[in-house]
Amino acid sequence: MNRARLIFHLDMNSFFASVEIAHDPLLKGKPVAIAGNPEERRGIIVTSSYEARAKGVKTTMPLWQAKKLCPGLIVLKPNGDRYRVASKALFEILFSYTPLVQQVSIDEGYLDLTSYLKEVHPVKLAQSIQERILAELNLPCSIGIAPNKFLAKMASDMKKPNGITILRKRDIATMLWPLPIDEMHGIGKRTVDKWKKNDILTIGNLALADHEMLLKRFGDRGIQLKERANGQDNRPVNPHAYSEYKSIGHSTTLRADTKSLPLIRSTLDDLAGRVHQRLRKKDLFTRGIQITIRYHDWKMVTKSQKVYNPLQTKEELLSEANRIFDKVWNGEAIRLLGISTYDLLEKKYAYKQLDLFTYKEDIKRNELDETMMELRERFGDHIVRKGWKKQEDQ
DNA sequence: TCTGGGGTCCTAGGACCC
DNA sequence: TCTGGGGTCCTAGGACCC
Repeated sequence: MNRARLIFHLDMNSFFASVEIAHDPLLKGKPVAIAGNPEERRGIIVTSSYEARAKGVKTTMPLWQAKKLCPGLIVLKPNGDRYRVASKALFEILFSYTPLVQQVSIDEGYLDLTSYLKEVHPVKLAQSIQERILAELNLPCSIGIAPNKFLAKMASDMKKPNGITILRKRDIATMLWPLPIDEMHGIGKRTVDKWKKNDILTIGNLALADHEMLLKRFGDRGIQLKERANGQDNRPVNPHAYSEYKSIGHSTTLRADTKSLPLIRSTLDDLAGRVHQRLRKKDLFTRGIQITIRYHDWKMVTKSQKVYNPLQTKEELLSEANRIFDKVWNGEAIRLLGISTYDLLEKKYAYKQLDLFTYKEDIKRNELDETMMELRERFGDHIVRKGWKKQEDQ
């Protein structure tokens, strides 16, 4: 039997812009946008203040377009460190209410406050959290209050900035169902048309849609979204989810499309360095690596590969990256390069594996790597895997 | 003057194993 | 001879979110 829960979703309002305004009060009330350097082809709007939004400035809009819409726009470069500091302070405040805080991004999180249910009115609690964040950090936020994560998320979106919205099960038909289908969390612009073609124009249409039709046209995901639209969502608030990385990577758009191998190599070198630094900081090794190439025409290809010896040094990372890159590049001009790692392993476990490996084989790891690489080239992955299993069994 | 960078999750097909 | 079906692992691509 499921007990009623009290879930908050807290969303900072135009977070980066708000942090900048908190740092420089002269910006208050002005159209402010955070954007990269257009010379480096990073000139898109990351976020903007409500004054800028009122003029039509939107996230991901090219900077030149934003300036045209809003000639007085004050444009600031992103200051990652500053945002991380503010984020840390924010979550410290949230954790002072409950250990059940799940961070989902730098400026957004869920709280399970079920234990407060009998003691204090949820809206009063939300007000006190909101006021504290404003008083201590000078930052605005919106809070959604609901019996589960999905409804809380939808609720926090309903009033911005500085909103508090309560969305109970009995409010679903009046508050949630009239919303257009594209406002449904989980439905993006790539599939909106497909939903509309199936006569699902609102969240209410989805909630009442035919089960068989959904399953046939949208698969399990369609069924899951229907359940959500009916206010059903039993996902727990997981405080550990955010720190458990499934992948760590970096990518960069080049200043200009390029076919220059030296430039490509040095970019990969740089990316491998940055990825390695983050892995090292978290004491992680990796057993999977992926290369991303976006070509001049925006076409994107990825190639990934598992390695049987966890990678630990930058050099190992880089040589794998180069090897995979050489296999996948078609020679056309490249716009973006990325290196990502996955299947991450905590150092202490990685050492165990390595010990086993070197002990059994008594060869230097590099030599082994080369042997494995050669075998893989000649016979494919499965042969190498077989060989590796055999050695383990002995 | 088009269109960043950090992620998660899902699907589908092939290889392989039992 | 002729060829099932369930399950896992791996890879590529794509949708989605902030």
